[in-house]
Amino acid sequence: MDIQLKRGLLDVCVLKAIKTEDSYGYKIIKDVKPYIELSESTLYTILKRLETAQMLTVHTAEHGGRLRKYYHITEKGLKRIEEFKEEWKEIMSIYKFVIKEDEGDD
Amino acid sequence: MDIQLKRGLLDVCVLKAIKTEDSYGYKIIKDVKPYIELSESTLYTILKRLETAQMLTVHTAEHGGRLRKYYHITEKGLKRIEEFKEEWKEIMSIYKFVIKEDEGDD
DNA sequence: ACATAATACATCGTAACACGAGGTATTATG
DNA sequence: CATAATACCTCGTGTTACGATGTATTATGT
Repeated sequence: MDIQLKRGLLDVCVLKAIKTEDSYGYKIIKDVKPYIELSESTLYTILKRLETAQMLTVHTAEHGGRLRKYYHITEKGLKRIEEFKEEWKEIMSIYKFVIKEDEGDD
Repeated sequence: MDIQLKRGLLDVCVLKAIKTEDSYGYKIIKDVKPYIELSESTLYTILKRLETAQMLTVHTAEHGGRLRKYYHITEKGLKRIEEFKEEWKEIMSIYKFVIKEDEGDD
């Protein structure tokens, strides 16, 4: 898929992936992969960005003798998803503009 | 609106603006403004990019004693719009993933 | 025991991109 | 003669996605 179209979608996809249950890097990639391609380097960039924006918090926990970094969504993160739903209305109106056929020709 | 979400939409918006009828910079901005905010510097960047990608051609014409650069969509440009329609299906599936409520909790 | 793959994390450099700030020139309005 | 509108263009900057690369552990196969 076009790289540009993915932008803006990636952040909310990651937030969605940790919304119901805390998750960690490797699992997030697996969860969103069926919907959107996402490399590790991109994910960690996004996670860092979302942490800075206080949309998620990080806590380290042991799992099978190995340390994992779990990501937990915050109120701000949940709010971002809600905002996205609002923005979607604008996106849809843009989409309709683009696909609109001008009457009578073509 | 979120800058990231706009990306990928801008190019097709500009293509749509010249699809039915050749247009020029100033008019394109006015035409797409109701749907998506677009500054002059951004538009000219996009027009140059689309020209390089052979999605449009440029021809200069006089209008009221002043020269205007008219942009004309090519086959490739039309094809890009069609591709966008296909990509939209993926975008929709991502959207559904993001807004999907997980059953029973929260 | 050793190689390979999978899991799990992280950083660096690069290219693409949107956009504000700034510039030029003409026509119209007051 | 000043201001606004029309019409074009360029440069620099910050954000971003991602390939390449590196480290370390656990599991699997032979």
